[in-house]
Amino acid sequence: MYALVDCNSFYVSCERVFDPGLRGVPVVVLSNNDGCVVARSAEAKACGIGMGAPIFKMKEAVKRYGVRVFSSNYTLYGDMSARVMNVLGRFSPGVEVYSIDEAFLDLSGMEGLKEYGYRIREVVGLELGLPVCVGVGRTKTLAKVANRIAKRHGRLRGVCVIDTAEKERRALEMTPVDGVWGIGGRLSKKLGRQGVRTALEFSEMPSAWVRKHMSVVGLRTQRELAGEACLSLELVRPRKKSVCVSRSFGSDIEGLGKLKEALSAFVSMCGAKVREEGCCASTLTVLLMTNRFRTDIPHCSDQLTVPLPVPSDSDLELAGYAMRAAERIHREGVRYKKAGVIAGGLVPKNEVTGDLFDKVDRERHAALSLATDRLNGKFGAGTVKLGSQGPGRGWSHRQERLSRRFSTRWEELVEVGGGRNLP
DNA sequence: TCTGGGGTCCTAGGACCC
DNA sequence: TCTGGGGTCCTAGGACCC
Repeated sequence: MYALVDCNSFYVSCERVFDPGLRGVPVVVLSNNDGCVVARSAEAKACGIGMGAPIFKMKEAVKRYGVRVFSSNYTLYGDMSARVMNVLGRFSPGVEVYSIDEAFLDLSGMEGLKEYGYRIREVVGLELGLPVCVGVGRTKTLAKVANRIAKRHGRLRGVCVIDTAEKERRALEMTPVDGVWGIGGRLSKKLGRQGVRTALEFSEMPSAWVRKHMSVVGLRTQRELAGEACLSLELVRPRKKSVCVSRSFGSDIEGLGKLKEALSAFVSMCGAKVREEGCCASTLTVLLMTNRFRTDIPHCSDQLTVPLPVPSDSDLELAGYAMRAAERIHREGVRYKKAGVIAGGLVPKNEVTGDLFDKVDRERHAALSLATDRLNGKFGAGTVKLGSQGPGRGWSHRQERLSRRFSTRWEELVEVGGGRNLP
């Protein structure tokens, strides 16, 4: 059996741990750039604030209900996530960290699963102050179904165990097909046209149809719902195949010069990620996009992937390729809203095949990267940067309602008895 | 005025190879 | 007249996840 442990409204719950005044009131956390709502407390849901809603469209509800609004504080959430995973590790020898707020646990051979689920909830609650729900099933996909039910039905008190054929059938019956892990908006629409509404109906579809219209991925989902485990726990995080840095700009950017400054900044953040993976990139992709929500200007979304002659993890070298790619795809007079770089084809640094005619002095580049990473690590990101980044941050994004890094910075700790905790 | 960011996998089609 | 078959690699696009 598998358990899926998932934190409730994770980002909101993290904020609440350090500011009890947020309990019982509507709270939302915004995406990067303070754009959309990515986490909502139950109270905020009740105020009609939708998942993914642009916050500027929610102004009225925010004002009327006194919704507390926060920027994403990834330093805080990342640290709290690590603590949760640490606790979960005590409950099973097999834990797959699936996302920042979810983990699958291997509970095979165990008895008393419901009580165990309650125990997990209790311990995470006591030690970290975070509410979680636990779903248990024969496969990962069924555990997901169970978790969804645990979240929605208060009388279950956060734990749902699907351990008989009858319970499986009932669970699938009460789960809409778009609530199934692996079936998103497009596929559920397609299924809807076939008259399929629930997970149960999906599980009863002819597998030939599923294979043809939903590929092997859909077929796997169907089998998982039937109790056939097709997905196993991934106990070690697989090496990343690509890393990406992309941002929307505070305001549109026109002109190659400014665009290059932004891309230089992105490429050096991306290079840092590549080095963190202990890898080198074999390809570099640059993407440029206009605002897809505007109807008054023509949309464009261009990207170019350039293969590197020798895989590299040097900001300097990657930036060179990014600049040339940008020159090739940039269109004069277009106002860009978003840009990004992707370092692809990552290979471990010690497996890189060199080039006999390589002109790059890789030792010097490596020394430079090491020095800049150390300086930026010690004195803060951006202390040392590429000249091509320019002086400004014209691409800079909004982050106006950021809470403190309560759990990772001495100078930002909560003070008890002081008056300094609330901004 | 203001609409996120970072990943994965699969498929189809083209280029190329022997 | 008759013009193969089997494979790899790459990329773009589409779907999904959180």
